Amino acid sequence: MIDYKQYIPAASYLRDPFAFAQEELLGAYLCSNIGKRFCAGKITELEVYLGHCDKACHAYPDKKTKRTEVMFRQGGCAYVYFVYGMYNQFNVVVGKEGEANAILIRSLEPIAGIDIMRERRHTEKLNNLTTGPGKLCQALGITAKEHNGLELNQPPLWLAKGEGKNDFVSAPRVGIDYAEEYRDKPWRFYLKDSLFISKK
DNA sequence: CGAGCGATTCGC
DNA sequence: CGAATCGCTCGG
Repeated sequence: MIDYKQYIPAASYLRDPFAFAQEELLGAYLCSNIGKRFCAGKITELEVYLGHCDKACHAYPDKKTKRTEVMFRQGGCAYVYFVYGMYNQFNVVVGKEGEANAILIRSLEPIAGIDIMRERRHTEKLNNLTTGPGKLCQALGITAKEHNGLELNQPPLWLAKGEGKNDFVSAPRVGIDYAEEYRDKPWRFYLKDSLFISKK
């Protein structure tokens, strides 16, 4: 049985973003209890963004605006934003206060509350519920308006520890053609052999 | 089943 | 005015 109350400890969010993403966040559980309905998914795919140097990051070059403000907080809270007029994207803020780093969660394997996910997504197919950053927010009920800036160590939105380290693959990030020399950095990581990946 | 395209709102 | 996307349509 998975213990969804085994929160990822606060100190983990202050580790090197790549080590944290690869060793702890891949395979961890993203959980929501929104509208009195519990859902959880195993994190299978994510991307690292660094505010000080990375042209693909909203906060580059360490630019604090109303939108990017939560990325500058101490690691352990959610950065949720709205794109394309219709979709929300969920990120985990990492690093010390003042560092604007975020990890975009791109894909999950549905674990709990699967019928709720089906209802929210208006589809039956298991592999179309949470395989994409916009899809997983819809499936878990996450919105920028309600959940941006929340601490991830309590309901309604939290992260629970996975079972340990996993084999993963590195790849270029998706949808950031404008990011010049940072466009091709292999900062997307996904679980090797997982069927729940947004793009192979 | 893969490529192409339109949808639609907010931040800058 | 363009975006860290998605789902539908169309052609092969």
